[in-house]
Amino acid sequence: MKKNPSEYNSSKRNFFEDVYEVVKLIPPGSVSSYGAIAKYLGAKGSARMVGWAMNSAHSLDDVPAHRVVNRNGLLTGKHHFPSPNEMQKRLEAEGITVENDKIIGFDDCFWDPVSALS
DNA sequence: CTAATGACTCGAT
DNA sequence: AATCGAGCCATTA
Repeated sequence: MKKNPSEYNSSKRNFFEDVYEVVKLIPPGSVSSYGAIAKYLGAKGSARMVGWAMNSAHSLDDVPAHRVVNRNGLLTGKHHFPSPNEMQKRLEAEGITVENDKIIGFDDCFWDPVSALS
């Protein structure tokens, strides 16, 4: 029994589903920003909604939420993880350098769904 | 239905 | 450069 937030209700499922799909498409060693995903979804959601979706998504192993950070490269959602250390640890495991909760060379490993999937 | 909140972002001061 | 406010839209109470 999996508590997929998508399974609770059908209304929000569509929105979360889109967010999950984009996050899952983020290639290893790359990261994306909430605004970029929101932009890809278009009018469906704003950057905040993406963060909301991730809040429910962190329960899913299929959704690498650690690859999603704010546009500044800061690990804003690390406190929402089971352990804040785990988010940074996962990023470093993929070859991403993180220091002081910030991604080093964020612009270099930034992945834009609009440019990549467009 | 109204009000408040939230892993965000941008523009103005 | 740092700080503040408003916009964004869905979820919850």
